[in-house]
Amino acid sequence: MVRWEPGASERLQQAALELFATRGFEQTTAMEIAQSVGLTERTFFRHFSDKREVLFYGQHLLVQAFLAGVQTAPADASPIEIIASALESAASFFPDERRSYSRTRQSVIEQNPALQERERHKLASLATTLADALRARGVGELAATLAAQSGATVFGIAFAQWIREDEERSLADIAADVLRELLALTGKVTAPRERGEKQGR
Amino acid sequence: MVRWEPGASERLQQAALELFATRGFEQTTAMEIAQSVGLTERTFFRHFSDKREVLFYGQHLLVQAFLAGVQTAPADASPIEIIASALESAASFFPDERRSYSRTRQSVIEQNPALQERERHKLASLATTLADALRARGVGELAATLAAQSGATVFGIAFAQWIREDEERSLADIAADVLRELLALTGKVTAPRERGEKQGR
DNA sequence: TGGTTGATGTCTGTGGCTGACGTCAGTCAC
DNA sequence: GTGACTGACGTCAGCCACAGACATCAACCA
Repeated sequence: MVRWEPGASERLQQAALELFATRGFEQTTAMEIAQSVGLTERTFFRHFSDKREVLFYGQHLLVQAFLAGVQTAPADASPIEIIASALESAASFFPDERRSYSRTRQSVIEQNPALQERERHKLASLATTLADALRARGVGELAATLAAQSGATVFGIAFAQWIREDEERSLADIAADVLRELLALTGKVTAPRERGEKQGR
Repeated sequence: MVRWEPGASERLQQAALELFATRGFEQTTAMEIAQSVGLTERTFFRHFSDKREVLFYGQHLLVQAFLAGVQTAPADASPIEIIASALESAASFFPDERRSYSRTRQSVIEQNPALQERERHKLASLATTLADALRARGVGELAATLAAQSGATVFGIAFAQWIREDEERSLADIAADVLRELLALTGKVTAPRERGEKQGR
């Protein structure tokens, strides 16, 4: 006989998503979520720093997938090539079976500004972590930040597309397309005409 | 004789920044801010949707500066050139006189995750607005999103640099440098090796 | 056997935020 | 000029997110 059912975090997370999806995020109190799995509100906040966080449980796994992609890129890869590798690795984190789950989760997030805010924050801190990993590989300060941010942007756009109702391509394919579009967009402009080119290098 | 002192929002904003800077964000209650300018807590929340928002009062002016830059770009400008124009316009929104104020404000934000979250959200919604403006100019769906996001990223990085203690260049100069670096970064890679794909060159 | 640990419950707040309603100067219609 | 109206504010009451302090009790361990 056990004292508590194991996996409190997972149960809370699942119950929260279900309640959010049916009643809405604001209409669901933390106490309701906790009680629905036989726990107290206090315990809910022991597992999640705030009410929104319950929807972002497991985010660190995605970050690790990105980092793994950074590590496995060849040693002579350019920053963009490293990002491409990271994107490919991260995309494998979302197989097609997960698309349905991701859709309901995303519909909850889309209906609440506070949740969108948290999601963007997560994407931004992902970019920060990614930038650190690039610097650890010797990429320059500014280049690392820019490449990491671009990678996060591409991922965000690709993920949003992957979630769409009529979309059937894999996340990896979409991400590759988006990255290609980004390169095409910025590649066209060879030398931007700055005002008089007076910048001290 | 007037019934109330005018400019309630501005007074609240100024008082809030001062209190946040001295006591810290979480250690300052909305009621304290309101009372310090002779108003009630209820009135504070009539002016600002939440406590954090008081630090982002006037953000729409920055958005308008961006949009103005989009409008004034030549009709045949590429997406990136439009973004460059928007960045230039936005940079003029932060003359050097404002740097000191921006620094204290930023130090408050940096010391509180909730405020960073809100700031990222603002930057992200700026990107969304920017993307809409690009689409209105006929830029394609995906290209508009990517270019706008890149523009917001460049602005964010440039602003962070502009704020640094030892930095003396203008925001416009810094932004131009960062944009150039982004183009150099993505421009180098001519044809990313996708799985069996051939990037049109 | 008895002490320690770790996840949980209980109790008790504080503060962000909201709805409903009252107040009162200025404004505009008539 | 009078009365209705508006807009910015105050007052009151309440919900809920979130946190500190302390108790509980199975499991594990010396």
